[in-house]
Amino acid sequence: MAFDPAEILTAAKSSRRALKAALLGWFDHNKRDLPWRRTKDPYAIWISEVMLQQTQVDRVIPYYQRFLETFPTVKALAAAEVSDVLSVWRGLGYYSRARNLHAAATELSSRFKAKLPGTVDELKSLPGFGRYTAGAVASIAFDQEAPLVDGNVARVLSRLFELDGAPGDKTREAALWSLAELLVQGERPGDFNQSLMELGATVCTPSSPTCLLCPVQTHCRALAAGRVDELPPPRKLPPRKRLELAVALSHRDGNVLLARRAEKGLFGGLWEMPALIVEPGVNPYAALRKLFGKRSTIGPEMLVLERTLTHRDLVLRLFPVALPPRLKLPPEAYLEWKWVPREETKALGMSSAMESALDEVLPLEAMKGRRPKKK
DNA sequence: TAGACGTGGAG
DNA sequence: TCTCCAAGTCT
Repeated sequence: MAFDPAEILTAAKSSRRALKAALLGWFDHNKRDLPWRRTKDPYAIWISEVMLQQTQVDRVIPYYQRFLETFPTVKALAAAEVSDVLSVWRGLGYYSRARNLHAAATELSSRFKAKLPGTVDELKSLPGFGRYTAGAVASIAFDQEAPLVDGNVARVLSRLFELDGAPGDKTREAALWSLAELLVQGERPGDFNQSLMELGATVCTPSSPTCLLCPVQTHCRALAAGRVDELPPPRKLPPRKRLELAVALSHRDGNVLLARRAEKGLFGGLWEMPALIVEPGVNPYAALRKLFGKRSTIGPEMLVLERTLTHRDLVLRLFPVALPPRLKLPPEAYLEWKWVPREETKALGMSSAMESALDEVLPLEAMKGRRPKKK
């Protein structure tokens, strides 16, 4: 083993007081003024914590404000359709977060009188609440001495205590949570947790940390050992897989044919131009013909759009498709089908990739002056 | 348990 | 261009 958890825990116990005082003092004077730090409303704090998962602060802020305006309470969120929640979430990514938010709001209404419960165990029983989010809401909104470990905390603690091991290493994870648990005990647990995250986000950054400005530099074992740059080691990501889709652009009278994806999996619950996976070696024409039937007319490929996701290389190949009148759209392929006026597509939950494709082949500008006819 | 699950910005 | 993300959760 590259490190001794028991020894680290003992060391943490002896320096706990000074470490916490330094971090809290630093936090009080250096914390960023963020919208979710201006409220004690557990609901608002919950929303912010979910949005911030794997997402940068700058991107979250406008979404956070719009979300709370649209769904100001648990009740309002529970009363909404999940498609409306996805519409507000549009472009933020990891859409299961939005679906779980809605599902949890429903459960909160039935099980907890539409209020967030104040304990980690109760919170963890709700969809979308893992160990981190439960700890965050319990400590920040309810002043519970609940630990939390996110990417920031893991990095800060790894350096402070010279904790070896790669992200995902079980021994390392256990040691991190033990440390967090030990350190959070005492006054202002929410602020303390936030101080660790804030330090990681602004000072103890992954690359080029500003150790000279660090309030706990004298406690930092990695700094003393000259190992700040090598802790924690970068995690290795699996290679991306290629996902190629044949996408049908079908429009008439200013309306675009859209369909809503099944709730699970990639882009779950989102609207899109009807699309099919093109397996290697398969002719996209044949795939689209199979979906829409022999009487449809498929034109030449009009656009190839590539997007890189964390785990996939996404390729969208667009084809114009003319459908015969009164064609029955295959109900098994999607949750629902709809002809949507072009200028109303922005109000639907849609992935950024699909939105880009739609903008390319059917710019809003070109639709000006056309009167959409409702069918 | 490792892989699925988005996005646009930073270096 | 290209890599690597950023306050994780679910299966």
